[in-house]
Amino acid sequence: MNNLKQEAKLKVRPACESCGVRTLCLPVSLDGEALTLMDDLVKRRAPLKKGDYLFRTGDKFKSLYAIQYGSMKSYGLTMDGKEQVTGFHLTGEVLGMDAIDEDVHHCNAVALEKTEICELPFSALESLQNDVPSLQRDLNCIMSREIRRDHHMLLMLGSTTVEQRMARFLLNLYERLQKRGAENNVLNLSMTRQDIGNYLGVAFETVSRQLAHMQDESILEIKNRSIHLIDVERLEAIAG
Amino acid sequence: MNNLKQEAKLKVRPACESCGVRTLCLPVSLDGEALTLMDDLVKRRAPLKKGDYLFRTGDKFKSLYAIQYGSMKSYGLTMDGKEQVTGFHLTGEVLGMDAIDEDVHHCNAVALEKTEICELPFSALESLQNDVPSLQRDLNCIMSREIRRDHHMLLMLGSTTVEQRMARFLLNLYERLQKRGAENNVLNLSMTRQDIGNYLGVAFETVSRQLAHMQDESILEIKNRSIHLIDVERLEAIAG
DNA sequence: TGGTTTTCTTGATCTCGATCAAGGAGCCGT
DNA sequence: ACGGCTCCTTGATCGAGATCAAGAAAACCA
Repeated sequence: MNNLKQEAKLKVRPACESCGVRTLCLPVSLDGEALTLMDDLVKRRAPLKKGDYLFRTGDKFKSLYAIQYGSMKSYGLTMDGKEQVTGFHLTGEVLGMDAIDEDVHHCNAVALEKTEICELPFSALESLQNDVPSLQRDLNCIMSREIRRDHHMLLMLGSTTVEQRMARFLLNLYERLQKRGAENNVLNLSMTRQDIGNYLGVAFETVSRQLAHMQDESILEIKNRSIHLIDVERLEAIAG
Repeated sequence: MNNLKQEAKLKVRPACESCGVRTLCLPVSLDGEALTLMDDLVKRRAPLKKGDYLFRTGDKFKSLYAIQYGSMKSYGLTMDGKEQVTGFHLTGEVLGMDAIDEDVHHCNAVALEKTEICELPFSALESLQNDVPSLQRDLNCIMSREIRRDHHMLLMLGSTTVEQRMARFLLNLYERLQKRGAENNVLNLSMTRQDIGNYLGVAFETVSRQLAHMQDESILEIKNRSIHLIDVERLEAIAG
């Protein structure tokens, strides 16, 4: 049974995103016939276990990957050989777009937990683009969004205080989860403090201390990797 | 007289870029007929003076913009209202891709000096994509490259020491200028120390001191906004 | 051209967060 | 359930870089 179609039936959210796209495995605006074409295109995969790599720097680019369930981190190596986290990716987001023009991946993508992936062979995607002009627009949109995500990240790193970065990081996760229909205020972090610190450009001890401080202030409640956001408004105030 | 065709004749550089594209005003892989179509598409504009805005946050998205000559900076506002520079853009680079999916620009783009711009109305670009499949690929490539540029930036900001960031910033400019066929080792910075500091996430005084220190070490020579790179290898060593 | 403004440099001080260190808690496979 | 991991917390110290300040040098403009 093809679960792409199932998802399409279950999750049609008209105009919920810009571009008027629906949120499927890959957010595309297709109907009947085109959807069938997409079905043939998408490759199912065995789910990734925690620590499994989806691709590595230098791997030949073949496909884009949409996360159906789970989460991943992507990272590169700084010029002096240290790991630098460039992003965390949640359910519904698309990876691999940095590789399109040089046919080679420029970062590593690793699963942070059990993660199901939807593989979209790019050559097939490209030829389908010719038959389905709206798909071309969708792809442009997805890439545009990725560019904006990165710019947003750059803005975040620009802020001076660690407290702000931390607040923004938490709020960003919160918003992304809410978009996916999360019901409560609990963030289940799949990444380590180490990863968060690396991502935000601070020491992991500082992440720990910052969270502890926010707990003291009753802004949130820490239970290991679960962060319960108690006072979102305060968090927003800190963020700016 | 149409100077796009002139440029095409003068500057054909086969396979000089990935994607097998040529570097025109916009790097596209077109021949005869398609090129004529492009000619009709491109809008000429009066050159921007220093300080002129190409677009601002919130402006309706209409076109992509390729820089024919000059330089620009793009910046957003952090959540607490301060300016955050997200990029410097040199001759041959393309701006505006962050706006494609929401039809609205998400950053400000301002000229750092007298700058000539080549405007590419996006709707026309999109319909031309249907007739010229290679254009579609090119556009994907340009956006992919922009994504990678941002990731690279994130990697750079990840490095701890200011010295490294400074070295990488200078080398990055150097490489981009060399690609455009620069002959010597002189960087003519069109941006202020303030902008550089903002971009690199450090105080502008620190930029000043860092440059002074590199001059003491005979790595470079400062003459106002002109930086003569004396010892590129040392710079690379510092960068990592 | 001279005067005003912006930008750059350099110095002195202070603070935030890195780093080092050590103990505790959770998680894994066997 | 146990030992051996990795991951997280918390404390103490230290230094890189922010900030404040003030003067010099360019750039701009009428």
